[in-house]
Amino acid sequence: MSAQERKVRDRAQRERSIVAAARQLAESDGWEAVTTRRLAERIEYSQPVLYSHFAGKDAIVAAVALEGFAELAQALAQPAAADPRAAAADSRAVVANPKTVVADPSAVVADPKAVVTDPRAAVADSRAVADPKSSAANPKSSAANLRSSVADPRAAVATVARRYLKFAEANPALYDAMFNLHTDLPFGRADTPAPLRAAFAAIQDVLAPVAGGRDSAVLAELTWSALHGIATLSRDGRLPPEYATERIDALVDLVTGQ
Amino acid sequence: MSAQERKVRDRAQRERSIVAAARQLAESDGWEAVTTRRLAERIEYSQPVLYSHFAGKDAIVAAVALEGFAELAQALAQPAAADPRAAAADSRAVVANPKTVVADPSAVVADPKAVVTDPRAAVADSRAVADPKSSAANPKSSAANLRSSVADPRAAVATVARRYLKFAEANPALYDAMFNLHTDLPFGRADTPAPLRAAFAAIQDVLAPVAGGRDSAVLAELTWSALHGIATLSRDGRLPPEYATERIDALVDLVTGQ
DNA sequence: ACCGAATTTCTAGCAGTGCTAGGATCGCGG
DNA sequence: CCGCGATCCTAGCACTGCTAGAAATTCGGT
Repeated sequence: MSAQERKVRDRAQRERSIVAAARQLAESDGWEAVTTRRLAERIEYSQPVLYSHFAGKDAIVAAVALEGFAELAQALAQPAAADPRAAAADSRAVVANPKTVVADPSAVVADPKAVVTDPRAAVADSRAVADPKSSAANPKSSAANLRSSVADPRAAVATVARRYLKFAEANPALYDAMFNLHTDLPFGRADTPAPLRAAFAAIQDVLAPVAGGRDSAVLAELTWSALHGIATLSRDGRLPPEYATERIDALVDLVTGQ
Repeated sequence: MSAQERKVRDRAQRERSIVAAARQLAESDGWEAVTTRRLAERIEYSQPVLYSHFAGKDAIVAAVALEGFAELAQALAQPAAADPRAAAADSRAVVANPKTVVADPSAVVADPKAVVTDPRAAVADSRAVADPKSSAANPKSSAANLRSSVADPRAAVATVARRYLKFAEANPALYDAMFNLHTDLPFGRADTPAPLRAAFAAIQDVLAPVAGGRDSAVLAELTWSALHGIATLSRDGRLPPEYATERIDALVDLVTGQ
C-alpha cells in the first residue's frame, strides 16, 4: 500500500514539476519557447508522459494560469501593512521566484478539480449583495483584510490597484497565460474555479466601501477592466511608462469618486 | 512603360489581396487557421510569393492590424450621424462580409492611407441599429442626442466608448491583430504610424472637454485602457454580457465626473 | 525467488507549421 | 525569333503538437 501511495505522490510531484517547468520556461524565454519537447527535456522524461498528465499543451498553460490566479488573489487579499517598508516586502512576495513556489507544495496548488468543489466559494452571484454587507457575507477574504481599509477605503483601493499592476509587471508570462493565451477557463459560470473568484472578490471587496449608490459588481468589473487594460497596454509599450503613477492615481480618483 | 506600370499595379493588388485574405480567414476561422499555405491557396499563388511581399507572417498580421487601426480611428472620429439611414449604411460597411471587401476593391480597402481619407469606408455608429430596449432604458443615447454631441461632451464620450466596443465586438480577429497578437508596431514613439495616432487622438479629443483640471492625455490613456480591458475581457466571456450597457454607462459617468 | 501479467515509458512517426534554396518558366528587349 | 532577366514554383528543412505500438519496468501470485 505504501508503494501505491508513493506512486501517486510521485505522479503529483511530476505534474507539479511540469507546470513549474512550463512557467519557468515561459517567464524566461516567452511562451513561444515552451514546447512539449523542451518541457519533456526539463522534467527528464519523454514527451508522451506529458499527455498522461494533461490533455494537451493548452491544459498545461491553463494549469499555469490557475496558479497565477491563486497567487494574484493572495497578493490582492494580503493584509496591508501600516508602514511602507512592509508593503514593499509584500510586493517582493508577489515577484517570488517560481522555484520557491514549487519547492513548497503546501502553497497554492495546481489541481483544478480540487479547487472547484468548495460550495462556500460561490461568490458567483454576489451581485445580490451590492452593498458593504458583502464584506460580512465573505468573511474569509475580509477577515485578515486590510486593516487600514476600514479607516481609509481610498487607500485600500489604491493598494489593490498597485498590487495588481505590480503583479502583471513582475510576471508577464504568467499574466499572459491568465489572460492573453486562450485557456478557456470558465469564468462567469457555476464551475468557475475558486482562485478566479477569489481574485475578483478581492477587487470587489475593496471597492464595495466606495461604491456609494452604485452597483459594486459593475464597479469592480470596470476597475478590473481598467487595470487589465493598463497592464496589457503598458506591457508592450503602448502606454508611456513615465505616467504610470499618474494613471493609477487618476483611476483611483475616478473609482473612489474624488 | 505601360507594361511596367501594370506590373507594379498587379503587385500592389496582390499584396492587398494577401492582407484581405488573411483578415477574412482570421475573422471566419480565427488566427490559428491563418497559415501561409492556406493564404497562398486563397490568393492562388504558391507560398514563396508571400515572402516577396512581406518579411514573414508577422508582417502580414501587422498589415492587417494597421488596417484595423485606420478603420478604428475613422470609426471613432466619424461625426455623429443625423440621418439614421446613413448610419445604417455605415454599419453595413463594418460588419461587411470580408468576401465582399475582397471582391470589391473600392470598398473598405487594405491600403491604410486610402482608408483614412475615404469617408465611404466609414465604420458603424451602432446607435442607429441599437435595439429598442437599450434605447428605452437609456434615452440619452438616442440618435437625436448624437447630433448634439458637440454641444454635449458627455454624450460624445459615450458615443466614442460605444463605437470602440462595437468595433472590437464586430471585428474580433481584427482587434486581436491590433492588440493581442504581438506585431511590434511602434506605439508611443516617433515612428508611430499615423493610424495609430489618429485612433488615440480621437479618444483624447472627445475627452479634452470633460477633463477639467485633469491631464487629458492621462485621462485618455485611462479611458482607452478601460475600453480595451472591457473589450478583451468580455470577448472571451470573462465579463457577463448582460451588464454591458451598465458598464459603459458607469465608465462614462466616471470619466465625465458625474 | 521466480515468472507471467499489467502498467508505465520510450521510440518512431504523422500531419502540419513558417520559411527558403535552387531549378523551371515566363515575358520582355533586341 | 532568340537570349536573358525577372518571376514563380517544387521540394525540402527544422520545427510544432500529438499518438500508436514496441520496449522496459514493476507488480502479484505461487
